[in-house]
Amino acid sequence: MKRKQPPGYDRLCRELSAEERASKEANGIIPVVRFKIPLTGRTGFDDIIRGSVVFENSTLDDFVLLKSDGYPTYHLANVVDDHFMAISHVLRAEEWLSSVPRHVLLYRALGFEPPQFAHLPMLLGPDRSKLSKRHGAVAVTEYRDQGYLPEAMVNFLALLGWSLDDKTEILSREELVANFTLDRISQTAAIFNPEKLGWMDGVYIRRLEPADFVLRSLPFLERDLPAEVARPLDIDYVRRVLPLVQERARTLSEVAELTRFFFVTETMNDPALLIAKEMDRASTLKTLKVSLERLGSLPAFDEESLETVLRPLAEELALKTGQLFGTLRVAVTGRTAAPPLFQTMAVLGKTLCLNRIETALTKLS
RNA sequence: GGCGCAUUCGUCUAGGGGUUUAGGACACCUCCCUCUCAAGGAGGAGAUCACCGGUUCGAAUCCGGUAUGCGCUACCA
Repeated sequence: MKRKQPPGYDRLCRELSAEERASKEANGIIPVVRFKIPLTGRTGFDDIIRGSVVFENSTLDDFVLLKSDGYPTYHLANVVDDHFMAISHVLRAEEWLSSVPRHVLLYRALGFEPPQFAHLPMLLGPDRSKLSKRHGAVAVTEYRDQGYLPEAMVNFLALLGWSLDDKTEILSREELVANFTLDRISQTAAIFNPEKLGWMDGVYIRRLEPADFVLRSLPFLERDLPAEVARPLDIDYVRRVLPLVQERARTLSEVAELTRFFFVTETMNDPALLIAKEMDRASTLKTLKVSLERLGSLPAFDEESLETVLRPLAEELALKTGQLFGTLRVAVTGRTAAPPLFQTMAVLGKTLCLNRIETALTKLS
């Protein structure tokens, strides 16, 4: 190729006589069996997706049918196997298009009726080249391990190169099989867009029954939560924690990170975060102290009671709710972004919350 | 190099001669909701339909060429 020579077999042994063949074999040459392509004419077929495709036979080389180890190549095996399995339609990626003439020539030579062919558009990496290992995941199992739901994966993949209409994005597997038709497959290769996959996975996660979400997330929590967290996890606690993050996760593997502070003991890493906008150390310390008192005397620690105490408290301290709740959020979770405060505190429980607020108080002063 | 396939917003796509000021989705931006983050709602920006020529009263839609991209060009699949 580099020397601008047409690559491929040079047909050196195409017309060997019986004696020549015998002599070569006597010299220990182990032969391969090739297909003798007609030197002239053309071979074409009707692709379901691309229409008529025609090749000049002269551009085809005498490809190998049987390797020197006696095993068939894909070309031979595929044709023979498909014929005996009575395959009616061959659907495969576009990268196979150029080998179809070899296959139809083989079908004919064998006296078989060629099947119908449909060459699907390929999946490309972000650099527009054939999806491969260097683009990240190629095997669907890798996506499963990364926390993508199979049903989201199926939906997403189906929409790469196929569409139902001009609007529908979310289709169940059942809707897919009921509506899928070859004639709506597009002819252009599609670049795999991980952003959209993430969005779609989030849609599917939100649609999960809460109990199912727990079931599906559990293995990821067991796998990804820090080692210091005791295993097996307390399933009842997990069941109360997870609903708070179901609509916030795009993949199941994000669940561990989103819920981490519910499980680990040490959460206050950056006390500076405690100081809310337009507040200082002194006012924050005061806020934490008063909150500690009020919360400590709270008989019930459920969402409603918490709200009933904390909302008026903001006003009493002349703070915006955002400032009070923000400070408490950091105190109790260690982070500025978390599920709604009252629900979070209710799940964490009174003891843990009070402890964490005390810790925050100590770390800040 | 040869052969083949393809070419509509950044990406996935609808649309297949007049209904198109080219529709939807992801991402992006703004606003609303709101204790943060999400989710949700309402808007916005984003495509001279690769280019050139032809057919036609009329072309994103049909035809040809060019360009570009991709694939194949193995005793791989």
